[in-house]
Amino acid sequence: MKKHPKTGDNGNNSDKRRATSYDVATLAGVSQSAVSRVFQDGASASKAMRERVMAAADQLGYRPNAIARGLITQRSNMVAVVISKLTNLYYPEVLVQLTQRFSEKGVRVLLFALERESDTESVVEQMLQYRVDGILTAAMFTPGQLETIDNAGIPVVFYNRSAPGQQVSSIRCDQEEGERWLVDELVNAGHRSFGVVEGPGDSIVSIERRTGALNELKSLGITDITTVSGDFGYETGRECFSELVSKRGSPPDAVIAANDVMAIGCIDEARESHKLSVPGDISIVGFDGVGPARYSAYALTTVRQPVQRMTLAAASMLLERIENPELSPEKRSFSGIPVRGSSAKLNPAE
Amino acid sequence: MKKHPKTGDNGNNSDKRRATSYDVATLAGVSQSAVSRVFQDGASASKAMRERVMAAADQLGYRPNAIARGLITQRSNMVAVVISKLTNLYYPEVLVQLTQRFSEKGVRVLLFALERESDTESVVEQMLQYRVDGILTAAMFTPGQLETIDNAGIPVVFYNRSAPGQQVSSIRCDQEEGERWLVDELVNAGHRSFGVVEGPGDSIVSIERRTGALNELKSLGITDITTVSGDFGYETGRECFSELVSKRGSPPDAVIAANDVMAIGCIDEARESHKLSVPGDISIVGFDGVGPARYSAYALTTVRQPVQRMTLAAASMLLERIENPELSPEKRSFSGIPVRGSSAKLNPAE
DNA sequence: GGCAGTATTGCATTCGTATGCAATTCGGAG
DNA sequence: CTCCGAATTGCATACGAATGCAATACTGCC
Repeated sequence: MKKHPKTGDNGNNSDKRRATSYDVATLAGVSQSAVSRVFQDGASASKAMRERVMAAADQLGYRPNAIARGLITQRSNMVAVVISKLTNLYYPEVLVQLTQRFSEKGVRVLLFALERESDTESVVEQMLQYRVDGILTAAMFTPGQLETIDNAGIPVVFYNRSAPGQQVSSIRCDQEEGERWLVDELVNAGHRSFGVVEGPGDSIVSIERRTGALNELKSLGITDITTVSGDFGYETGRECFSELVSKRGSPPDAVIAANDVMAIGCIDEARESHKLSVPGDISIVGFDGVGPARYSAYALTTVRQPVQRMTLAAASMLLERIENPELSPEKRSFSGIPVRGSSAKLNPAE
Repeated sequence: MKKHPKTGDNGNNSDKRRATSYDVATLAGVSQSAVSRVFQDGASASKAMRERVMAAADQLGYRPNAIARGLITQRSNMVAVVISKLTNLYYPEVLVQLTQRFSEKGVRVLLFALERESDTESVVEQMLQYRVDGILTAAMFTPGQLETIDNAGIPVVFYNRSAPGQQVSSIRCDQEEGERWLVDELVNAGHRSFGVVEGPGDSIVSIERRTGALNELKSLGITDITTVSGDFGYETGRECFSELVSKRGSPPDAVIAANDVMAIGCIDEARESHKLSVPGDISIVGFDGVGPARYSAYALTTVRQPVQRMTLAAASMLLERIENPELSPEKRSFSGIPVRGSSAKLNPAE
């Protein structure tokens, strides 16, 4: 009894049902296993076989079904990439680069975009159902979610964040170090009163940057510090600056914004609404090194994240762990690249 | 003879092998079909059954395998989204929004990122192998590729582009109309000599914008036009402006850039390298309405794409065609939203 | 030509879920 | 209590490819 008596009128290559390896096998007069082997890397197949099969495959427009392959091999060759919405101008580059890196390795990217960084409920469920081989996330997971993922044996790499109290792999830019540099430069240039514009409360990146800045300021004996908070966006950057001024009664010597976009907002607000010159009357610095930071109207003093190296490392780290699940967690921290723009009065050189 | 004698020590829920519907069935003392039915929407299952199965499923940490489901139902519940690298500041928003829209409908996004818009070779292969249910693309496909996709019965929706001479569905912003508005405003304000900064040659969007602008200029009897081309990036925006000036010997009355980012580059170059006032000495306009266009240092006059509505429409259009593959192609064109900024001298009102 | 050893090939089974069909149970009406 | 139709459940098979094992075809060497 034939198990697969499906092919209707073969020879014609554009038909509703997609050709399967059985169809190809039948047309080529070989077994299905042979077809399967021809379409694999390390499989043994003679040159003659290869040619016969390929000819038949072309004729039928056959291509292996990755879904079926994933089922039998227990490998989907897909990784989940999780991003959150707020991380506006910065992540696009990251995402495109990541996707290309994975692509080169024959791995597809299943994208999940969160409205807020804390919306991870259903995402975890989806990732597990699709049996992704690994997870690269720019959002936090709860300990419970992490345990679930870990039980499923799926490696996870955190991007610019980590899991509190958990042993996990991560790639990050050293935010504290970057803030330290910024603060040092500003203080060395004689600034004594500071405004700190932080980002959203559920963003670790924002928290690290704020903490880094405040700690360094404190350790340098600076006490005149005013803090306000925004959402990483341009508009709130502007609002934050005005809030800062009204809270203090006057502008501080310098403003440390949690990211470049808010720093730009601060600059615009300072210039437009408060008639201040930047950096003549006030110094303003950011963080990230996004595109607009270079625009000459701002020429932001900032710390640039080494995106290229970070994405490359993140992809490698995840792929490694997919190949070898026993690898213990690893944290790689990259130093940011100091960028002296003209948005802050700094010491001439060091 | 038992077909699936796999479960080792059940009762314990954290074990290497993922629980399957058989495991759940065994533990709950029901058939595998029952488990399958409980985890579906329109399936018939009694309340008692539902509860037993769910209890067992929780205990084992079971979740349906989307890969296996995809194999049997011939539906991967995944769509491919294709973007290209160059489309820098603009697409990130699009991408996040799209992903969220699809998510709401229970559809996952498989992301493909192209280095250049013409790198579509392997992408098509990948998409077909993964049996995506639909394709949303912000890159062009060749006629051959389109035919292949069509033969596979996969619906395609083009985003801001179309396939030459092919009947396909698309969502676009009416670039010509937008350029017409920009040109009209500029000419009405008395500008007579123009610089046109176009984008990369393999980008349809760029071509449409250039053509739109040139046609309108011509129809208004303007002949003093100089054209240069960049790559949609800030740096080339700056270079283009200087090239424009040196080509003409003097700055034109107005510059029409193919996108906001290049317009910003032009403004910076005009101000910094040529000591020109914008819009005092020269008017510069862009296209897209990206974030930085709003920054008050630029306050770009531009045409904003209605991203929200476009992504919503694109997602719906694709999902519709997945449900009903017989639907004939449809093209939806959205008008851009004119934004009068301060980067151009325009008529006071109309 | 004969033989050992290796490279190819085919057979049969497997991955985890969905579903048509038949068997069974359930509910209510008479 | 009995009987009928509807709802629920189980059985068996299918989806499309990969792979261990056994059978077969080659290869080179004596």
